[in-house]
Amino acid sequence: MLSTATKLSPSTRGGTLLAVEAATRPYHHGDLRRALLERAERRLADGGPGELSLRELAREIGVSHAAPRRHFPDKQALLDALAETGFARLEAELGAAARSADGKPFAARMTAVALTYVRFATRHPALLDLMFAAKHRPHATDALREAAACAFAAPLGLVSDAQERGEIVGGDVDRVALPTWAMIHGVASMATSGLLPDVPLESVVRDAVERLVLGLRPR
Amino acid sequence: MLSTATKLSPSTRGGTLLAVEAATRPYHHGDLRRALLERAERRLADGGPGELSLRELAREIGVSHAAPRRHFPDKQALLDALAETGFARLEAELGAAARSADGKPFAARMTAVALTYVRFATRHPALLDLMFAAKHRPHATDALREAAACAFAAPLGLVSDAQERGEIVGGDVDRVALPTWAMIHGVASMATSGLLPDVPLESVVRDAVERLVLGLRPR
DNA sequence: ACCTGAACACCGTTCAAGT
DNA sequence: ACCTGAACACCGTTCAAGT
Repeated sequence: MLSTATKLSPSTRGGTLLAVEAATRPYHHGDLRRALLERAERRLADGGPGELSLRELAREIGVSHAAPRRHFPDKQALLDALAETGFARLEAELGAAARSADGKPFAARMTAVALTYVRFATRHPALLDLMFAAKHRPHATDALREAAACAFAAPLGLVSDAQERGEIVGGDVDRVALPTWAMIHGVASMATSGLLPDVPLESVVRDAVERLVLGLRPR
Repeated sequence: MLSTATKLSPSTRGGTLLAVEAATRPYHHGDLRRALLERAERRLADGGPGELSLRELAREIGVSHAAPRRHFPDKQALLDALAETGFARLEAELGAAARSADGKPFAARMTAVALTYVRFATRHPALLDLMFAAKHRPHATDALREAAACAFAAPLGLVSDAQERGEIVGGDVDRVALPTWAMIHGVASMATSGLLPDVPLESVVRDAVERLVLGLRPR
C-alpha cells in the first residue's frame, strides 16, 4: 500500500522545519497562536488579506480548521494581531535607525530613518497595507492604536528635536512634521505600488529629503 | 396567499430606482455591465474588495449569479474595470483643477491640483486603494496602465511647466516631480488612514505645499 | 484548557442548457 | 448574444463533543 503511506495523518504535520518545536510541544500543539501568526504573515506576502485563508493555515500547521478560534475569535482578530506585531517591529527598526544616526545633521538622521521606513515598506508591502488599514478601522483595538503611536514616536521626535536645536524651521510641530512624514510615506507608498522609476531606492529617498530641506524655489 | 405575494419572482428585480431603464431594456437586462460597475463601486465604498461579492451584486440587480460572467470573466476583471473608470474620473478632475488655476503662480496651481487629489482620495478611499493595487498587479491590463498614466499626466506637466518657466528649481524632472507628488500622495494616504489631526484638509494641503516650496531650512 | 468534526450559510467559477 | 440552474470546491463561523 504505497499510496496510503504518502497520506500522512493530520497529527503528523509536515513540519520538517519545526523539529525542535515538535519534540517539545505537549501534543495540543502548544504554540498554535505563534504558529498561526508566522504562517499568516508568510501567506499575506503573496496576496492581500483576502487570499489569506484560516482553513489553509490550519491545514498547513496540522490542526483542525476550528482550532484557530481558541486563539483568535475571528479572522479580523488574527489580522489585527498581525498588524500589531508589524508596528512593534517597525518601531524597533525606526528606533534603531534614529539611534544609529544620532549626532549627525538633520538631513542625515532624516535620510537614515526614512530609508529604513521605505525599506520596511518594500520588504513587507502587504503587511504595511494591513497595518494602515487595521489602524483606522472603526473598532481598532486599543493595543493596536498604541502600537501604531509608538512606531511613529521616533520619527516625530526627530522633527521636533531638530526644531528645538534650530536646525530646521520652527513653529507648530504638526505643520512641519506632517508634510515631512507625508513625503516619506508617499515615497514608500509609490515604491510598493511600483510607480517609482528604475532608480536605487536610496537615491530616491536622498533626493526627496534634500528637496524637502532646500525647497522647490530656484536658488 | 399573502405571503407568496411578497416573494417577488427573480425577473421582477426590486429596481424601484430604475423605472426608466426597466421600461426600455429588452428583457436580458440590456445594460448589465454598467449596472454591475455602478453597484460594485457603491459596495466597494463600505469595505475592501474582499467584502464585495459578485453573487450579492447579481442578486441586487436581479440576474442569476452566473450572468456577470458574460461581461467580466472573473471578479478581478470587474475590479480592474472599476479601477480603470476611477483613473478616468481622476484624470478629468485633476485636469479641470489644473485648467482652473491656469495662469496663477506655481504654489496656487499646485495647491489646487493637490487639493483635488486629496479630496478624491477621501471621497473614494477604497476605490483609490483598488486603483493603486490594480495598477501594479503583475498582469495589469494595458488599458489600465494607460488610464493610470493619463491621470498623472496633468500633475507631472504642472511641475515640468514650472521648471521651464523658472518658477521652481530645474534639473531632472523626476528628481523634482517625484518628491513633490510623493508628498501629495502621502497626505492623501494619511487622510484616508485617519491619521491626520482634526484640521481642515485644505489647510493641511496648503501647509504641505508651502513647506515644500520654502523648504525646511530655518529662514 | 485546548482541540475536533459535523453543520450552516455563504463564496467564485464552470458548464450544459435555455431564450 | 445573453442569461439560467445545478454543480463543484472552497470559505468563515458555530457548537456540541472529545481529550
